[in-house]
Amino acid sequence: MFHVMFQNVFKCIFSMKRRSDGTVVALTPGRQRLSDEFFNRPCLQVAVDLLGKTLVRKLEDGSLLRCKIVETECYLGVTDKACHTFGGRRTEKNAPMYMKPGTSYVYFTYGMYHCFNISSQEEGSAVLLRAAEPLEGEDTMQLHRQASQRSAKEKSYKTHELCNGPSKLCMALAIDRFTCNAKDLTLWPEMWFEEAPKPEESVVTSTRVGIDSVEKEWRLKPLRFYLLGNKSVSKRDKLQEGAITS
DNA sequence: AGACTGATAATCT
DNA sequence: GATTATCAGTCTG
Repeated sequence: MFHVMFQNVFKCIFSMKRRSDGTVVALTPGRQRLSDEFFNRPCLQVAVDLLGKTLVRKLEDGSLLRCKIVETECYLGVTDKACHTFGGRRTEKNAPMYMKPGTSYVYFTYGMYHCFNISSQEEGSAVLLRAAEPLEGEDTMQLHRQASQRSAKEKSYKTHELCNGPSKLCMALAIDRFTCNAKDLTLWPEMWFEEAPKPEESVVTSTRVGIDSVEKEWRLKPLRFYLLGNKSVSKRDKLQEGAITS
């Protein structure tokens, strides 16, 4: 009785997490890590509810990068024609999309870039993280972005330019398929999501980006979500924003 | 602000 | 051999 009470208080204050092997992972004090219950829900709910939450990345030197998620997209799984798992397709690359809700799916695209997703409840489904607002470790994010530049001149980015796109977010947070793919983000010590106050901004619903070759029915589905007015959003939809009243 | 284009290589067919 | 859930630069108005 008292043991359980103590354990719960302790867990709340220090956000302790017990792994399957019995060891305990200590996180930043006072912040609640998003767990299985959060990710084991329909893709749509996970995508919308991730807006405003904090993404935390722990680097090799122990330092933390933090950002507020401001834009997400749903990939609904085997029924979704724009999804890598459409029709039940299974390859070595898309395997993490079939794994436990809360598993990272980081893949390489356009010969240069990465995209970062997290699996959700439906078979083969995942939420693509498209944009975030830097909260902590901005200088390091700047260095990461500059290190990924191919032009000779060193350009510096404004705060809202550091993570305003799916591959920019990966560069800024040092997320790649070699180090971050197929990880259980409810337990992995090097990256996780944290609870945060409900965002001030309204949620805008729009169409997904970069899926031009998909047939219209699926290309035009309202499966992208972002926070109205936030400077770190990658692509705004004036038409949809005009329909928002609050 | 929006349209267009080149870069670049893993992955799949 | 074709495709790609992108980015950064350039051009146009």
